[in-house]
Amino acid sequence: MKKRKVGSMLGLAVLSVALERAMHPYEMAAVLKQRGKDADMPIKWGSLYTVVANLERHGFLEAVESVKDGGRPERTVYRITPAGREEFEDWVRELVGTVEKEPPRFRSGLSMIGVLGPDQAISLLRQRVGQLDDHVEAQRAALEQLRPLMPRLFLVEIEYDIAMAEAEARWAHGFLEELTTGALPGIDAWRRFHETGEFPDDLGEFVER
Amino acid sequence: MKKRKVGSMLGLAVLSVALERAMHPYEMAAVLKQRGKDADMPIKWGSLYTVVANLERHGFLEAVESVKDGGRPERTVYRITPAGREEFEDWVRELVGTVEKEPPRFRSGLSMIGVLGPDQAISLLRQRVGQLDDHVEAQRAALEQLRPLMPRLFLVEIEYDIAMAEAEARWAHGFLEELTTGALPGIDAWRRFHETGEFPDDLGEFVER
DNA sequence: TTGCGTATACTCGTCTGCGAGTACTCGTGA
DNA sequence: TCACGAGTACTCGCAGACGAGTATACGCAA
Repeated sequence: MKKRKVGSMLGLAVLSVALERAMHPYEMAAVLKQRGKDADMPIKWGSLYTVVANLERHGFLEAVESVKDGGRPERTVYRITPAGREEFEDWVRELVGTVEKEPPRFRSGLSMIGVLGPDQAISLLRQRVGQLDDHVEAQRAALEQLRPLMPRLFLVEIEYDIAMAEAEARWAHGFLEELTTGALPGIDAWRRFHETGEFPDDLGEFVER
Repeated sequence: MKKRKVGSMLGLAVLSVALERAMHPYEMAAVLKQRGKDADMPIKWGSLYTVVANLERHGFLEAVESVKDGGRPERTVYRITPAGREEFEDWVRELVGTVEKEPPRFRSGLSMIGVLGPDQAISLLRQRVGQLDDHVEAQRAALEQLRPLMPRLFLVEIEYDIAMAEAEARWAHGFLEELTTGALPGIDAWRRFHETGEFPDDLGEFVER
């Protein structure tokens, strides 16, 4: 798997709007924002121009010459090239067809949840479940509102989002259950460890792999 | 939400091993690798030293003076500071307690799946489901193998991982079902659009927000 | 003993991402 | 009419991430 010449998700977003028609960078950002893409990904102005420049450098975009319209600082309009189109499609193919290697940050957090005491873990997990529920509710509302306005195909990502958030909430809820009922074995040792800092030391076995 | 002074996940990993005992950077990498953390996150040697230096700069690590042992290039051993310990715990609290804003890359791919034809979409999704199934199987095997060796608490992240991969596979499978049976409305228009490049244009309505 | 592959332990330079700043312009209300 | 705030369209420079390179030492085989 060779790595992409551009790399940042903003690059993908730029290609996706450039696909429709030629634009200047600021306009791309405006379109993206107006489509609500900035909800997930607040536009980073610094990156925008770097990314566009890089896309041009690699032949994915080309300048259609800059227009000096009114007194505005001169805008350079970019158009997507055939190579850019190919890159875009290939990128989408990769995103859809292969599962990413780096784990979600929450997973990393979980793997270190031991350092917090069980009580703190419980309250944080509750907090997370609350956020997930809110998110699901909001997305569901958005979905209902958008459904009559555009084809299903353009809404699958929201459906996916909802499904995943629900799954995570369910899992977290189950784990929470184990913690609050004390069903998780070793929870006393955990609490003791966290309060005293003493390691139960029946854990010399740090077998690897 | 103020941003972390260090930011990269490698920083978190470094703090987590420094918590156990003082080490020099290369040793940290070795420990991480030996614990299998590098499966998710192949050690980037360039980043390691930058990150350690930054952690030191912000007072999260301190050098315990460098040792010239044998003829080896002199190794600087670092120890975690109280501030570093606090930063680490706070970081874990954040990771566990708040859901991340930036969506998984697959979600971005889904939102642009329209550019691929339905047939390509189907085969890519199948491929993804295959990968997910393999992943689940592998993780499940690892889990069984690890279970007798260490407490449940240190394995929850694997359980989470499995649950999420299963959920995603289930969702993708459902979507695939709709695609292959033609149950998804507008699939003909989609295919036509992809083959001819003609936009069905009963879609002038690009209402926003 | 000499050669060579592998492990150790970094260093360096590049490239990218991004926040913060800049400068100009237009519309609106006082 | 003119001040002001919001929108437009970038520029600049830093700092973080990373790959690739470097240099030494050790084990082991021939």
